[in-house]
Order: sequence, then C-alpha cells, then structure tokens
Amino acid sequence: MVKRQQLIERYPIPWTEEQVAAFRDTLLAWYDQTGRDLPWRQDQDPYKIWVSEIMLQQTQVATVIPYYYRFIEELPDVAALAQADEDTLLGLWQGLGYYSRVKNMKVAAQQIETDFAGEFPQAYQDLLTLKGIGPYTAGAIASIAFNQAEPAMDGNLIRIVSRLFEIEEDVTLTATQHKIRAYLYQLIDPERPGDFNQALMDMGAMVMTPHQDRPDPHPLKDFDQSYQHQTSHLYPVKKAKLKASKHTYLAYVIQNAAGQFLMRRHTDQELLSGLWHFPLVEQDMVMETVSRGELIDPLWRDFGQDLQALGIKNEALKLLHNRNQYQQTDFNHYGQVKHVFSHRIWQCQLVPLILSPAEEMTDSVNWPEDFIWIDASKLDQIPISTLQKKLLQARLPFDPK
DNA sequence: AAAACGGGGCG
DNA sequence: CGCCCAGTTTT
Repeated sequence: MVKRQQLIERYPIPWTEEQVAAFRDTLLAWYDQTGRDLPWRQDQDPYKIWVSEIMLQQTQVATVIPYYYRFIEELPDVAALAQADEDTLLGLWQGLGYYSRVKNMKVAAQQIETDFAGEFPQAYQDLLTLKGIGPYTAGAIASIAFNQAEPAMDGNLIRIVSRLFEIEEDVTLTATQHKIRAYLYQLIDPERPGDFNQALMDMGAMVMTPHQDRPDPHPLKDFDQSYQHQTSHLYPVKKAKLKASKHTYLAYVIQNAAGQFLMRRHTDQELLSGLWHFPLVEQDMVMETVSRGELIDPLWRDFGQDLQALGIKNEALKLLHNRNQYQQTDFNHYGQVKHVFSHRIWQCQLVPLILSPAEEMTDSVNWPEDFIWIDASKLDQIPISTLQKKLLQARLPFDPK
C-alpha cells in the first residue's frame, strides 16, 4: 500500500488552490440541488452505508432500494447480521446475485464483534481487514459514515478524473490508478468528504456517463479538459484488449511402427515459430461424431504435400482401434489441451493415429525440413513450446515417456 | 501485478 | 446462449 503523502508528492495536481476550491464548491452545490435522495443517505449509520454499498456493487439503484429496506428491517444492525442464519441471508439476497457477498458480510459482522468489540471500525485500514470490504467500500464507509477524507474510487470516479485531466495512460494499470487516487486526495473536500464522493458518484451516473457521445455542457465543464477539447468519449483510456479469440485445433499424434512420433517445426509466419509440435490443424467446428475422412482430411489438406514427401500414404494412417465412427466421448478419452496466449485461446483436441506397418513407407525423395520422426526418449532434445509440453502431458493411448 | 471469481443483464 | 460487468479475493 502506497502512502497518501507519497502519492501526492509523486503526482501533484496541475491546478491552483483556487481552482480546487472552486471545483469543490461547484460540485457540492450541484449535489445539494440535484443529487439523488436515497434511503441510505438519511443518516450516517456505518452499518446502513455498508449494506447499501455492498448491494450497489452489483445492481442498479432502483433495484437495490426495496432489497435495502427489507434487509435493514430484518437485520437492523451488526449484531443481528452476525447471528443471522444462512437461509435468512439468502432469502434477503435472493435475486441480487453474487451470493458470496452476503456470506462475506456475515463473516465481517462477526469480525466486528470479535476484533472490534462490536464497534464499527472507523479507520480506513481497519475497514480493509473486514471480509468483502476492499479499497472502494472502505473509502465509501470512511468518508460517508465517519467524515474522513478518503476517496471512494469506483468506475465513476476513475472515469470523471480521467476526463477532467485527459489522462492518457491505461486506467487498468496500477500506476495510473495511483495517479488518479493522488488527484482525488488533493481534490476531496475535507469538510464534506462523504458528500464529495457521493456527488462524484451521482455525476458519473447521471451526467458524465460512460457513453457520453454528445458532450453536453455540464456542471463541471469549466474544469473538464476533455469537454474543452470535445474528447470526452476518448476517456478513460483502456488497454486495447484484443479480445482473445477462440480457436479449435486438432493435434495429430502420429506414431510409426518404430514407436517414433511425427513432429513439425513451426515456420516464421506462425505462432511459436521454430518450436516443434505435433502437427496442428485449425478446425472451425467440432462435430458430435466424425467419419475417418472428416478426421484425416484436415491433416491431409494442410500437410498432405509434406506427408507424401515423407513417404506416407493417406490410407496408411489408421485411427486408433481402427474404427470408422468416432464419438465425441472418444475424444474426451484422449484428452484436450487449452492454451491461452495474450490475444487468442487455443483448444486442442488430440487425435492419436498409427501408421499401418504393412503399407507404411515409400521412398522419400526430398525430405521436408520442417518434419521429423523422433523417439519419445529424445523429445527433450528438441525445442518445444509450453503448448507442446501440455500436449505430451495429456492422456494418450500410448505413453510417450 | 495478474488472474480468478461470480451471476444477473444484455445483444 | 456467450460475453460483459466492477469490485474483492486469491495467487
């Protein structure tokens, strides 16, 4: 945990004191006039703040309100929650989702009884020790219930600050969140920290929304760099996460009569280039049952040329057990391997084949350099990828070790 | 620091 | 149905 003073020194806010004061006044004036009047804003009972914050983590305000009333009526304080039985809790939570969180709340209530003598802890660091309370909820309770100048940094506050200052760094990075937290430390109104946080939450939910396509004038526009430049829609900057695309592969485990495996070195154009693998062929759909042809054809389509150059005839490739139809369950028996790259996910289905000795080889004229037959005992002498190691670990009808 | 978790809501 | 969300927990 980086200390507050360290962060402020590392990231001084690029505003004058007058600007900061004007920002607070503008924000709180808007909140006093326009902010939402919500049930848990009636008083500063930390228990009620806590219950509402946990509920709001997962559901919209309108949905939470009836649940909130019911919960508080049934379990009005920490002591009641600490003693509540599981069925009561689940009943009160039914329909909200994330049921483990209400279980965490009961654990936290018991922590309050045992670790804090039943007195709701006030210090941010103490709040963090409670099950289910992380940085956001600890900040919300410390500021709203106990008037401490702690930011409640949720998605709303991150979005607003990133727009105000046009923060170009990826907000998913820890360093960027530190910078935003540092700015919030300097912005938060020490006189009304709870209202300050709730004002920003309301602003984020009602005005400076995520999909703010048309940058309307808004109450904070004079403080909003992204409004001045009409760039609000560009913030917050998030890592262009190439959503990992999913791909299915058949991994052919081909063994000859001598017990050697056929392996292929990936070319420069491929992923994992230079490393040796069982021949892999992408498959765009997985079928319930496949005929021999449906299983062998993809291999032949991609590598038939090479296999012929190796002296392998199509007919010499036999499915294990020599069956014509393969059920999906047969596949499961041979195992699958999942491999995750940063940008793609490969699901590999092992396909064990044997090369029929009787019609095994013809003479090879020009041996393709990218293919070898290799003894299982020598697999550790060639460079292979983690994926290939996983394939070797997968359940096979024969033991490659 | 990154991944796992989690179940309702959404396209 | 599969993906996404937004925080906490776990590794």
